[in-house]
Amino acid sequence: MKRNTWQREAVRAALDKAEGFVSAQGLHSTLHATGSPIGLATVYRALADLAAEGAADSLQSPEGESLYRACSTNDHHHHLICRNCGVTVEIEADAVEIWARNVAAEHGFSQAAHVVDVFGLCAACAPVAP
Amino acid sequence: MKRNTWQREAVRAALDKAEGFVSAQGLHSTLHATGSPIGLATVYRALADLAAEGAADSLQSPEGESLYRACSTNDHHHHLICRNCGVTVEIEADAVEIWARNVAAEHGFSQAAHVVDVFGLCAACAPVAP
DNA sequence: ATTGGTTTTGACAATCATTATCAATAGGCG
DNA sequence: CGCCTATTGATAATGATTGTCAAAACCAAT
Ligand SMILES: [Mn+2]
Ligand SMILES: [Mn+2]
Ligand SMILES: [Zn+2]
Ligand SMILES: [Zn+2]
Repeated sequence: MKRNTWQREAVRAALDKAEGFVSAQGLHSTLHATGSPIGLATVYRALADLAAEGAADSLQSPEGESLYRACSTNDHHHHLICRNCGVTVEIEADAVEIWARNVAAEHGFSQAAHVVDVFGLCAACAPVAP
Repeated sequence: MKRNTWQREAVRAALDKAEGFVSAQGLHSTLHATGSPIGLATVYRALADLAAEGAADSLQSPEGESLYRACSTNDHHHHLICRNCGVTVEIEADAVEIWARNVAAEHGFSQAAHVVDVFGLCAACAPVAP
C-alpha cells in the first residue's frame, strides 16, 4: 500500500506551481530554495511515481534530460514547448493520432506509441533570444 | 580543413550497414567486434559530425540515449522504429509538417522544430516480445 | 496513544552515457 | 620528405540517474 508523505505532496505541489516542463534536478533546486530539505533521490522517485500513475507527463528534452509536468488533463495529448523559458501549451490533435496509428499499421508494426513534441520560442522569449 | 581518416570512413560504413538506429556505444562495440581498434571518443565525434553535416539522422531513445542512422534521403522526414530490434522505416508526411507549423504559429511560437517518432514492434519482433 | 511491521527516505556510492584533456599520431600541402 | 596542424585515443572528468541500506516515518492493529 502506498503511504502519504509530505515529500510526495511537496513534489506534487512544486510541479503544479511550475510554468512548464521541469527536470528532477531543477525541481529539487526549487524546493531547496524554498527551504524544503527534501532529498534528491526522493524527488526522482516521486516524479517517476507521478508519471507512472499518469498524474504527470514526461518527455526527453532535446539534450536527453527527462522533464516532467503536471498537465491539466489526463487525456492523451502533446506539447508546444518554449525552449527558452519552458512555458508549455497542451495540444490535442486527433489528426496526428490517426496518422500515427495508420503509419504503424501500414508497416506491420504493433503496440505503437509515439513521441510528438514541438519546440520553439514563445512570444515572450522571441525578442530576447533571436 | 577537414581531413580524411580511416576512422571516419569506418564509422560511416558501419552506420550504413546498420539496420536501424544505433547508439555510439553500440556502434563502437560492433566495430571492435570486427577487429577495428577505433576509439570510443572517436566514434562519438564522428557521429556528431555526421549528424551536424546532415549525413546522419539522430534522435533520443525513450530511455534518453542518442541514436544515429544513415538515412536514404537527406530530406526532412520521420521514423517508425522497432523498439526491439531497431529496424527503421523512413516516413514522410506533409500533413504532419503543416500541422506542426500551424500549431506553433497559432500560439505565437517562432523558430519551431518538432520531434515526431513512432515506436512499436515490427512484424518480425511482434511474436518474440508480446 | 503505543506498538510493530512495512514502506519511505536520504546521504552516499555506483552506473552509465557523454564530454574534456592532452600528449602522441598521422593527414596533406609545399 | 618535412612541417604544420587536425585528429586520435587512453584516460579523467562530468552530469544525470539509479542502487544501497540504515534510520525515520506511516499506519493499521492493538
Ligand atoms: Mn498523440
Ligand atoms: Mn517533420
Ligand atoms: Zn518562452
Ligand atoms: Zn523488430
